Amino acid sequence: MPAVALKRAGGSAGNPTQARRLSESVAHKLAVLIIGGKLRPGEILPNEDEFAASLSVSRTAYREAVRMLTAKGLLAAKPRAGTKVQPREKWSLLDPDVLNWHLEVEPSHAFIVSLFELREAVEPSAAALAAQRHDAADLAAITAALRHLERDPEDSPAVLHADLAFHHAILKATKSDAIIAMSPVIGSTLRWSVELTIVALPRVHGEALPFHRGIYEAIHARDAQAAERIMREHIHAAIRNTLASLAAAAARRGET
Amino acid sequence: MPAVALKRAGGSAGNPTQARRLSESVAHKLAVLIIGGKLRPGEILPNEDEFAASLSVSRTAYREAVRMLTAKGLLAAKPRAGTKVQPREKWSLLDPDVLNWHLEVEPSHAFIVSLFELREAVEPSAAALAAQRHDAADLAAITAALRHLERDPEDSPAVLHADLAFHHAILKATKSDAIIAMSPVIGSTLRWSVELTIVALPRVHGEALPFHRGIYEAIHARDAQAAERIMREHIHAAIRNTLASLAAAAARRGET
DNA sequence: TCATCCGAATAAGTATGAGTAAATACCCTT
DNA sequence: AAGGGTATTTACTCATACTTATTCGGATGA
Repeated sequence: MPAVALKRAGGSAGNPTQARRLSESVAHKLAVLIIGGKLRPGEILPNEDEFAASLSVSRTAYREAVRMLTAKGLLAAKPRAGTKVQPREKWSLLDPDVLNWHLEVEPSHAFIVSLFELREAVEPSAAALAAQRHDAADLAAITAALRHLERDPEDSPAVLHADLAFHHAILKATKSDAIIAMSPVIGSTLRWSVELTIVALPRVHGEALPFHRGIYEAIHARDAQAAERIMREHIHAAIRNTLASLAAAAARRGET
Repeated sequence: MPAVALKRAGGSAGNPTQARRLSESVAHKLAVLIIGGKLRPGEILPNEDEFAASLSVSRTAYREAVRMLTAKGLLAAKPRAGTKVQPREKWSLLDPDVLNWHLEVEPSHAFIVSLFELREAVEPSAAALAAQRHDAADLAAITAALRHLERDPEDSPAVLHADLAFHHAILKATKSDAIIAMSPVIGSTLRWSVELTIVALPRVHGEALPFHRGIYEAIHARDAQAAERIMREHIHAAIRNTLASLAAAAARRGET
């Protein structure tokens, strides 16, 4: 019986909110159960036949989903022993999908803070390298993003897009593949916090502009130390705003 | 016809050199082709029936392999359009498997340097946080690793193991999940460079000891700045040694 | 009583074939 | 020449049969 009822929502790298394949939507569904704590580490899933049937999908689709989650460290399967949820330390938290699934599921305070701590480690160094190594194309990308950021601070989707472009362009300017590979992590974190801030504390949303301009100018001047310092201040401010937004959102929920 | 001929080598997170499942060994084989450049970004693979047959495996096993590599950003499949190698920017370079596969395939100089640049961004910050946040258990782990490092500098496998434990313990002491999630990346990089150095320049292998001791003492003293500084120097020295080892290995290959 | 081996049961792994659905190329019509 | 529809190619899903790995448990022997 085909899975007419199973919505194909939630997903993969390319298209965050829509999974084309059935196996992907199953993977998403399982991932949310795991990350949301409905399926705990150490827990053993029902066997393939049962679980696939209970999801109204074929064993094929179910198994492919399990394979994807195994590839991301969320599950491990052994004959006879069954398929088991891995301890959290084994999860690929920095995998774009895994991270986005976390952000879907009311991430804990501590996890958000930790993401910003990682940004605070990586992005200042990246800005310093960008100041040293950027070429004309990098500078053009950074400039364009900055222009969009300054043009219309009210147009939230455009600002978000420009913000993402700004940070990505800086990583790219490092010419360091491993650092550039952090872009999805930084992008997801940024998107989540900007979207939160827009609804929770719209006014603070524009406060980041001076930082962006400062970072741009430091990179342009090839002043690595200044770029590093301002980026650090920027991320510091961002985590403060994000925590404030979380508090505001919680308070709002409390009074309604 | 079952794949009697296909060796099941190469692989997954748990067991680096042996894949239990056929689909995993297929994934490994494809990954090596892609990362090694035999299959280039943009290139379209033969269709499932053909390619599976040419590997002497069933479509089932082949498809599961493709799913795993898709989950890691190496491939993308669309009906009618076929299965295509993704551009390198989409690869999950920080995924443990992807990274290990890179290190199997004569990684480029630039990539190695970039990994160390990432370490140089993350680990000094991590050391600073560790100095501030470590508890008794963290300190015990760090101490134990240091003791093993100092005990028998000649026993290479033990030293490697202790080195990995040392760096992992520091990350763990940050209590910051996203930073801890960098551990596989750092561990793989470290293992690769230590194994290279052992064969290429055995004598420099012990030079890291003073750094390790210095980092330990700074963390113990909860001196975040010192921990950060010494860690940075440590990684600096490590990349210098690694590049020297690469040069030595190349020279040796040249004269034989 | 304990240890060891062997067999049975269970779960994942692999293979095959049939049929579905989506995307593209091509041809036909206007 | 442009538009739309149809055929084809490809991945996707399903169902089923069979294989292999692992573990549990009981029989056997010391």
